[in-house]
Amino acid sequence: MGRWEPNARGRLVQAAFALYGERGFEQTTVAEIAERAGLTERTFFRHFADKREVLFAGADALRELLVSTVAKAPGSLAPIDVAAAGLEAAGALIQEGQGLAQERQAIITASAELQERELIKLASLASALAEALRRRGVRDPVANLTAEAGIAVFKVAFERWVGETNQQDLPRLIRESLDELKAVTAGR
Amino acid sequence: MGRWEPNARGRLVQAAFALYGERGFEQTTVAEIAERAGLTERTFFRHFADKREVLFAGADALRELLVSTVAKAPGSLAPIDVAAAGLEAAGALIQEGQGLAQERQAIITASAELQERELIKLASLASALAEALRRRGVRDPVANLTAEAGIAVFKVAFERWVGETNQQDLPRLIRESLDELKAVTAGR
DNA sequence: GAGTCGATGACAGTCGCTGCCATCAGAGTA
DNA sequence: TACTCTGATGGCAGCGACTGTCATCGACTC
Repeated sequence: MGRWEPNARGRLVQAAFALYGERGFEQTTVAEIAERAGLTERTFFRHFADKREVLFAGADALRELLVSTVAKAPGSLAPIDVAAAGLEAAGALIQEGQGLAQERQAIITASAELQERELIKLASLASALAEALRRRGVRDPVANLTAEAGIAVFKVAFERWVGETNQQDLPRLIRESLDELKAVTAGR
Repeated sequence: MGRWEPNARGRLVQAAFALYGERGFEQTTVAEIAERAGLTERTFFRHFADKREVLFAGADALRELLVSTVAKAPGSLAPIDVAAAGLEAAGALIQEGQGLAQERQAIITASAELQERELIKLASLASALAEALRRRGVRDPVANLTAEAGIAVFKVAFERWVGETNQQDLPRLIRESLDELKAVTAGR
């Protein structure tokens, strides 16, 4: 395999998914990923900051979609419903990547180290969501609380969604979970 | 310094706090911590699973208090208020360790790696809280949602509390944040 | 005093990750 | 065609986190 094969980054992602899936994240070395992709370890670290990041390449797109959806939401909506609209859009995007989300989540669930990375990505989503709400004029601490509560709803809904055999609609699960949160915070 | 000096673990914690505070987490090596504590690197890893864990030694006590408080709460309370009672107790415990929480948080805030660890500790708190609620007969997904929302409230309140110069009462901040969440989820 | 046990030291080794410099493919330029 | 320039990659040395293994030492028991 020559030096100039196209899509080095994509090959690395594919190799990493395959190896992490086969023998687990901890049992896979970066050198092995690079070898399967026909590259060297050094090149892996030029494309990804660390061994985990290769699994979270799509996080930026998710955040951008969330933020832009919040920005475009009707001005009449309450903050929590604006957040919900953004999260439903994000959920729809995840749902498009058929099967990938499930495979990814199985890998992550098997590794505490990867769960840490996922949690900080979710926290980053929360802070982007809070910032987007502030740009709509929502003040703190309401913006922060709304964002955190929104992400909590998202987490619960996503967890349910990946756990299902015959997949339901993720955006709908998000909406339903939000309704349940509303009931819960109303004291049942 | 001989081999059998008492409280090796405590000396390691103290040395780590000092060095992390002085020059930052990433700029401190485990060998330096061990040396300051009069021990070797190998011994550090016998007391703590990794370089970060030394900052989270108290997490277990916090979880136990949270769980036991939830278990003891009056049966008449709604799930969200049971959760709040547990979190307020945890907040009170944090408040007791005067000053330590602030120093700790300053160190954590300066390091992405440490933030990841803190988030997974909070997630562990959330799952313990959900489990404690289930033991009271609360069903899923209500138990999960309540726990996640509770932790979200805790995060927001704690963040406010550490940021303040003249400290307010943390349990009260938690209660206030929960009231704000209730307003937010009611659509303002 | 001999034996036992738990905590520590010493050392080698793996792996994640970085800095540095050489190398090579392709595109432009004359 | 020959030259240069640029960006992506390879190769290598090195640091630091973490682990496995065995030796050592202190305290305690009998």
